[in-house]
Amino acid sequence: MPSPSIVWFRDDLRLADNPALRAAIDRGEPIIGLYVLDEESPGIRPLGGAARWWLNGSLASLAERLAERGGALVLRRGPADRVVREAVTDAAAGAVFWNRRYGGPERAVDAGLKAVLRDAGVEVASFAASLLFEPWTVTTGAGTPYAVFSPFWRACQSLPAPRAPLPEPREIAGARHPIDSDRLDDWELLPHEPDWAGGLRETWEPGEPAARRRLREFLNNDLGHYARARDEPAAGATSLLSPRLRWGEVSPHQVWHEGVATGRAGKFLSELGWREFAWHTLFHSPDLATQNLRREFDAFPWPRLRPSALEAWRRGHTGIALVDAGMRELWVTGYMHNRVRMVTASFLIKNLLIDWRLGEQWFWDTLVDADAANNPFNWQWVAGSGADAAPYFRIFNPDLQAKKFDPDGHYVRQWAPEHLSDDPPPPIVDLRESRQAALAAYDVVKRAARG
DNA sequence: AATTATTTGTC
DNA sequence: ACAAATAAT
Repeated sequence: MPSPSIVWFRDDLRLADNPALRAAIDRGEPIIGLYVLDEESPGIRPLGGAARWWLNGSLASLAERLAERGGALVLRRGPADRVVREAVTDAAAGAVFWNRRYGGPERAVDAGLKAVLRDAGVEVASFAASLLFEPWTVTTGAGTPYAVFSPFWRACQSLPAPRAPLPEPREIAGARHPIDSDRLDDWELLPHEPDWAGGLRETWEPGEPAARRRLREFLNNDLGHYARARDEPAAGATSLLSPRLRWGEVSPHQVWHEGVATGRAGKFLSELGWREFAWHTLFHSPDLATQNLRREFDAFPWPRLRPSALEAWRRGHTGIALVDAGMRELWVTGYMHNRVRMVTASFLIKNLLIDWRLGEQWFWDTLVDADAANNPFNWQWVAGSGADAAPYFRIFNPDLQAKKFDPDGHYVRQWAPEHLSDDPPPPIVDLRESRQAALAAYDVVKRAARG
């Protein structure tokens, strides 16, 4: 009797460089791919709307690719500890393989399952696949997590190089007797009434093949301009790999090794280092999305929330050109250029004095690339409450940023053209006065930390 | 991964 | 008068 292997796919929706899938193939028994939509396990953050849209496309692609090679993807919904055990029983599986997750609630689920399944005599193995370096292997001399990026990344680069990517399997022997699967459509991951995903469909093609094409294209054609033009939102000079890395359609190992092979990807690879830093920080501080990493920021005197100001920011009607352009790019495409993310976040926190957590939640719901580490990490970086954060007095002037990085107004014209008309909308806040108010608020933190 | 105010330099 | 360097936040 065969005892099938279950490959539990999570944030690794790919066939190439997938150590869990490789282990299942090497085991030699029939393989069942499993994806669990878990909106119930305690502490696991439900996906945002844009993320659900991406997941739908990426799962459809993965299912098709597995089927082409003789395998299958089973979809099930519910708390993972129960659902995975049920799948093991239904399939009479002898082994379960997965690639590791690094968020607190996810690790708790995985550790519990590993223990229960092993007790039941099921072989279980987990693998490193979503980060270049395991978080517990990168610490300061004192054994504490790094709090500053440069020494963190230096330390990473002094470790043994990340392993080479695994090749894509040609054949995947599926189980003879398939087990029940939900239908992807029944999960209703796609928006309807209203269908707001038109801009996402025009902008993105989820799935591993498109992800690999984009990586090749970026490294072959765009790397030469990257260092110079990466900060210009209209230049199209960035990799656009963030959602692909978020969903694991490409692995950081593939990006790393193909990047190193070009011999000129240092600046770009350091961005991969920031991704790594964010995840390591989440590993050590699982409540990154809710708690100030620097607890002295708990003293920050957020004024009473003005809901109309928050809503104006969300919808891109602040009367500040670059902010409005960015917020609308986000709303339409599920993405925003990195520099503009910093500007819009700084504006929310430092000009509107709205708690970074509210901005983080909006990005969580609207970005196709938001993950549990990078989104809160970078919001805290801008707020000044995070790891290696911008000093509190580093307040962006969004108009000056537009002059510097969108001097010809191409980006503003694409997303918020009324700002270039004869009758541009008025700003909802005075940049100069609100800057002074923010400095005063940060001064409270400084005093509280001292006194 | 900054901005603004002030001082110094150059014509 | 204006640019460039520097200091302060």
